Amino acid sequence: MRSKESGSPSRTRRARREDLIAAAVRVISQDGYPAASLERIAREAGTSKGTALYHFASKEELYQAVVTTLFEDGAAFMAERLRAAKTPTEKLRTYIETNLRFITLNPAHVGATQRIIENSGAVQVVQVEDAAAPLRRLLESGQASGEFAVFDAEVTALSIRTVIDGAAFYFLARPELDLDHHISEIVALFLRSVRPVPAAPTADSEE
Amino acid sequence: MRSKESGSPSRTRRARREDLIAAAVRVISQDGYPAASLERIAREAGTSKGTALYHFASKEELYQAVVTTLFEDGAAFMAERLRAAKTPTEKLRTYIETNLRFITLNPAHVGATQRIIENSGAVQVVQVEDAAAPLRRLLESGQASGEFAVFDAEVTALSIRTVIDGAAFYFLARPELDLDHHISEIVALFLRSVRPVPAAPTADSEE
Amino acid sequence: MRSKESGSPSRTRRARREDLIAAAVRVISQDGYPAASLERIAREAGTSKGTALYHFASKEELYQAVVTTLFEDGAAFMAERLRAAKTPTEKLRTYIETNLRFITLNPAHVGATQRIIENSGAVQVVQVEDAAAPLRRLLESGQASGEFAVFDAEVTALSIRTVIDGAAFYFLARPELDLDHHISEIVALFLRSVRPVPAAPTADSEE
Amino acid sequence: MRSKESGSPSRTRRARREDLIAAAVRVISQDGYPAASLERIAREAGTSKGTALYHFASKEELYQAVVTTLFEDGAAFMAERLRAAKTPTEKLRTYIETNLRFITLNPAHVGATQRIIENSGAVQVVQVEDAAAPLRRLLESGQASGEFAVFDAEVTALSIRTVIDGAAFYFLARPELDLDHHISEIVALFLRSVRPVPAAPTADSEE
DNA sequence: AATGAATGAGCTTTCATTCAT
DNA sequence: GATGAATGAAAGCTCATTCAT
Repeated sequence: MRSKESGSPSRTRRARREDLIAAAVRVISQDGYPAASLERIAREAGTSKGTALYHFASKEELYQAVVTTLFEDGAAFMAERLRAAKTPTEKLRTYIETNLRFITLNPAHVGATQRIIENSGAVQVVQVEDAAAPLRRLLESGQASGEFAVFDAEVTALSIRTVIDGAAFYFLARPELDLDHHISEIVALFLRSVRPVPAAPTADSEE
Repeated sequence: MRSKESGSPSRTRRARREDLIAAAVRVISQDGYPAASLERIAREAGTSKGTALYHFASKEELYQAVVTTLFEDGAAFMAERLRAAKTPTEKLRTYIETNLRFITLNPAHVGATQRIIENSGAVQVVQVEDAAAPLRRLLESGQASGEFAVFDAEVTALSIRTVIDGAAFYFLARPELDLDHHISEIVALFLRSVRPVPAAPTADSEE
Repeated sequence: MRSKESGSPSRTRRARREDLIAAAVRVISQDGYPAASLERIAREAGTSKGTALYHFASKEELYQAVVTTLFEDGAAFMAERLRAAKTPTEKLRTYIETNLRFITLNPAHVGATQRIIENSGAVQVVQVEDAAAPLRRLLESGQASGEFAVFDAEVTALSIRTVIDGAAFYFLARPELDLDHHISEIVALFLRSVRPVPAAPTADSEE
Repeated sequence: MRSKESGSPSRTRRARREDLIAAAVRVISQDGYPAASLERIAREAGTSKGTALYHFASKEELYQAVVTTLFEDGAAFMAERLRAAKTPTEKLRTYIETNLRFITLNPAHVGATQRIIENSGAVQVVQVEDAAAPLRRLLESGQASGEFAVFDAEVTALSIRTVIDGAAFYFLARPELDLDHHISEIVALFLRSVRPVPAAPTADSEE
């Protein structure tokens, strides 16, 4: 399919780097983080250890590229979709749905990135605290408008992010899952949980 | 002879093993999984690499013991507390609360165990699928009795477990958190989410 | 000849370290500094790379030990001999003679140490400046007492040290040299050069 | 086309080679011999590794050129100056002075050449033995004419060369030195040392 | 029961060199 | 004439494991 031979020396710099990033993702995903040696990754990319280190100054830098690439892809994917939503409820639905959708499209890349962040002290990442902050503000704006119930927006934001981030694991480990169904159920779960308390409908009673 | 000294050779078999397990947890928690060499763990336990391998046939076996110990401690902690709860709602509240409570008491051990399971291909563990199964049945029984709304019990069970398992990370990384508050908020979040839909609040009554 | 087998595991820590230091000296001396890989040195010592790194935390540390060992041996060798000399002239003769004598006894060790100091940025050494300082003071005391001529003691000290340090090279490269003769000639050369100018003795003639 | 730009491809063959030689000298002098990779040298010369190997068939050949260039420059520098001296004493003074003068003018080049000769087995050089031979003959001619004392001309020649060759080190390492003074002191030192013995200054005679 | 010593496999990284363009 | 890309050899180092004592 490729226009030239697989390991052709005419591959552009960009293409080789992408090959290596994809290979790193594949190896981490299939063989596990500890088995992901540079040798193994390079072979998976159809090249040699020396070439890998020609394109990335170190293994760390390759891993950094794996992480950065995912974050950039994710940001681009999210950006356009989030603009459409107007109300807090719609925004929350879109936020959860889009995040999970992106994960279903790149489960291995997401999983590999999580392993890299956990294990590699040197790789720079947006902190989880920061990752949850926009979501917390979204929840707070919904509470301010009365669309959402009263709850600790910080804890809820962290919980939602945890479920989103944890999803990659299931999506990879259990290929039999109906992902669309899974996504809509998680969305529904959290929408129910932020609903205002059904409050005393009429005048008098209430349990 | 030197029964009082810290690194005494007369420590019982049991005590040495526990020292090593605790040391492994500490090293993984503080220095990260990749830095947890047998040498480093043994030194942390006040003994030598040779001694560590005298008590555990391999590093794998030590890690297996870290995992098994946590699971046994967790099961014991949970068992007595879960018996008290009667209704599905009470059971769910207790399940979440007790799990999180246990994690607040052993965040490093929980975190280390997660790293081990993620990275060590050989360590045997109860699968996450299985871990969520009792919870799924609890949710289904609540749906059957009408206490819970209609939702996919499997997806909900997985989400709850994900939030519980993810909590160790926050409890370790953010010591400023008010853990009691955090726990009660997570409990409340999921109790809201399983509540039956408040049905059209038209004219008359409604429970 | 050795009481046990060559690579016997019962060798004491001290003995192994000395073997490795000696092997490093031999390899650097025979094959040159760039060829002195840890692998090569370890094989020369009759052991493995792993064992070498068990006894020395790094190659740098092994080299540091090569240097330190030589300095300690040299200091011990010098100390006792230097005490006997009383006058500046005797002290200077003894200084040069003893230094060169030590070098004839350890030419490979001296040469290896020079290569290490030149090439390894990290190895700590007494600076050459410092090495020449005692010699400079010796010369100055001789000038003060009138035994030595007037000259720049610093430059002379540096020159003497340079000749001494450079001698290891000849002693190694040219085994045909008569070392005793060589030493006494160098001593004579510098004794002549510090002699007071024969100055117009009496009234009449001269220059 | 881009004949003015620094890294211009239209630089003449000769100029590029000189750039690379100068860059090699600079890198060895500043970063040390072990750090002098072809990559590092090429970058210092404002070009690429590939280009460096286009101009020199191998790294060895580049180093050979560093050495040869220095020897040629040195020989040219020396030749004209040495012709003026007539007597052995004048010749010796000029020899030492001119050699040291040349070193003060090219300390980095001299130092780099010494490192290369020491470390590179393959680089061809005039042997030190040979380097000292003309000097030995000079001393012998002075002895024959009675201008110099009786001493081993070989040992003295080696000592003088050692001091000369060692000077590059000081000139590089201690920029605060007064080089003119240093040179004249070394000249004086050796002139004193070759002086005929002032013979017992008893009563009567004297030379 | 404990441990120091030894080892080999495997890791990341550096580097001189080759080659197509 | 110049260079980016590729590569394999070799380096220093880490580490789990074996073993004699």
